[in-house]
Amino acid sequence: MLYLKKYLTEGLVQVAILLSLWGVQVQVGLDPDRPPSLHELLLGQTSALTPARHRHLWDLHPKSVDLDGFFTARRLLGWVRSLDRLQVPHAEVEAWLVQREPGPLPDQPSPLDRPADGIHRNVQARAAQEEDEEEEEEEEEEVRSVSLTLRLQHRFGGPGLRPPHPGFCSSQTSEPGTGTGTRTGTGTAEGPSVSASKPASSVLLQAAVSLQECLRLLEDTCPFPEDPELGEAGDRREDVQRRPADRYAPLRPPRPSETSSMDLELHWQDLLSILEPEAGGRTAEETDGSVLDQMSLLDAALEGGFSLEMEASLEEERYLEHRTTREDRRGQDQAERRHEGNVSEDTLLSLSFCPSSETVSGSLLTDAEKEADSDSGLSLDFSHSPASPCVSEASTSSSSSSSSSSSSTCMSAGGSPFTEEEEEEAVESVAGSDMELEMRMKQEELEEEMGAVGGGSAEQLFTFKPGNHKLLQHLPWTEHVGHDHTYPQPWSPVAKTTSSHGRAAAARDGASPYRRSVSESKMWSRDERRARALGIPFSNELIVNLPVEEFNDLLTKYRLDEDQLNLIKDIRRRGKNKIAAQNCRKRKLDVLLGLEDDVSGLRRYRSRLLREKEAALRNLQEMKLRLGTLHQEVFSRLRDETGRPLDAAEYLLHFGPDGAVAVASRQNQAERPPTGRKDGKKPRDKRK
DNA sequence: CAAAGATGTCATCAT
DNA sequence: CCATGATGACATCTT
Repeated sequence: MLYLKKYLTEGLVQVAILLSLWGVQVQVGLDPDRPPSLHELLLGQTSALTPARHRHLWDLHPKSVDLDGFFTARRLLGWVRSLDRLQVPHAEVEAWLVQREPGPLPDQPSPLDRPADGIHRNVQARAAQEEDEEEEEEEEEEVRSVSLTLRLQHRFGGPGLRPPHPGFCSSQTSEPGTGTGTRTGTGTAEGPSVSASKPASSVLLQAAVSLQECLRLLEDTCPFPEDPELGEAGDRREDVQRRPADRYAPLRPPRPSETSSMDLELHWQDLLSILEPEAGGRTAEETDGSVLDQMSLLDAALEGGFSLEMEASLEEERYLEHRTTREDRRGQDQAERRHEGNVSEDTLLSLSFCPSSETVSGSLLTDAEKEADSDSGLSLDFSHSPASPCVSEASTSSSSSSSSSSSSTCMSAGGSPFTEEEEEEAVESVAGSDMELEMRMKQEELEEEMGAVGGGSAEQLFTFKPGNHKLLQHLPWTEHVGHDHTYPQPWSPVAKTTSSHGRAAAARDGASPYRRSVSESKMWSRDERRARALGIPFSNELIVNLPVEEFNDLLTKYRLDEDQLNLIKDIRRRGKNKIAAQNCRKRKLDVLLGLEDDVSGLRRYRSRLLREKEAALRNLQEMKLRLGTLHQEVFSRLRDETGRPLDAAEYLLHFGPDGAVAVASRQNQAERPPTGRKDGKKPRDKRK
């Protein structure tokens, strides 16, 4: 038996060492039945004994400091070091805070309040608990992903929250499904608690309700065995035994902490700011979806370490993405404006509206984008901008008219409010001369000629058939001409072909009698009048809009003197410049609106960054506070050679790059640079 | 009739 | 060099 016992003991020790090297916590203690504290479960190695520690354990002078003090101090020193960096794992900080908070842990002394724990932990491997420890490891991985939910519950749970207890740290890693599943399990497990303890005066009541709905929904999806004792069971072994049957997420206690609540507050502010503008028009499902998305985002952020950084980068990403999207859209719009005649104004409109209508799907990013920049607003503003009356006309009439009619409507509305007959009357009354008739004859003649030549665009241009306005509207120049005060051209193909729509538009717009009362000669632009005066045989529209080859062909087909040629070129140049000016103004307005949009987006971004900065400062302040407290705790347990406590005002803690921790006096520290090796009044040099 | 906005025109530069 | 587009500045028109 002795022989076997020896081997067994050695084997256990070896297993423990191996596990320690592997990073698995080795739970040791004189009392194997004592349930490990939450602190131990979460902090793991702080209570584990690695071989190196064993050596120090053996090397410790029995008179120097008691073992408990040593271990506790070491743990505390480790925390000091970890607090020095801001990448303190959330779970550990929270665990520490949980332990520190006296309220929720009436029966669980904090690690600082349990000086006698460590000394009783001998090296006693527990091979039987190997599986449990593995599960605990995985469980710690889960802690982060679940912590958000816990914090949410902590926030909304109010007084109904149960105090955290180590017994809650049952491990359950066989959660089916993804992260949603994890939330599902947790939410379900915490469901009764949440529902039983409604927040008394929560400002975020609505969001809390939606969260509860979400949790309830999840609970319905995955029914869990209700266990009211989970909150305070504290019997970890019982939990472990129940685990195989319980295939769902671990039941964990809320771990309230100031850090978590502040983090949550920050994230919740963002969440609300995102949800707020659309809360009215969104369904509960969408809201819940956003909440879930936000939660997943927060989970990811928590896993990333420092959540604020993540948040800021995310926001920046959103903003940049928005800008890219909008610029792409702008570029697309311009490209369409330039190239096609195939896209009607309505199509353009639908393209502009498309992003906003497609992004109602509750995605966080798209929501943020919508909220952050109101990109659709840009399109709307743009479409309703005064510089694009054609588009706005199309948008207002698109519900009742086809795309072709809307496009032609805006043409005619700006072009001429007269009907075909009225136009002819006007022509006759204004010109009233044989010259006009002659010119029209020539126009028709030219039209036939061009048709015979076979020029495609010219054929379309010169065709007076009413149905051909569909072809005309696709010509590039027709897209931009919303107003035409100086080129009414009553006989022009465009005016004729769109006259019927023009009448409708005129009727709808009130068909200002101004035009009729004005002298008819005003209907003619200066160039028109000049052209007529010089007897130019084709319309200004033709002069302006013909491609250069056809235009040159046209000029060669007529005998034109110098003045006529110059005037024709001037007309063409002015006409093109007019269109260019319209496009230019349109673009300018577009840019202006885009810049306004950018400004508002940047303002929002700035305010968010300021909020995050404030939160980070609060965080930092709190960490400093905790560090100070911890510092005091550490020094309260340190003793010099004579057994007297060290004065924190007199000594400093040194953290070497190799993990060594030492105590140095402040005087010596002041005398020599910090990089210097500590010496002099060095009561004790503790190394790991 | 004045003011403001819309639109046209010119000059100039760039492509 | 020419045609054309872009754009600022000014003129003219419209409301």
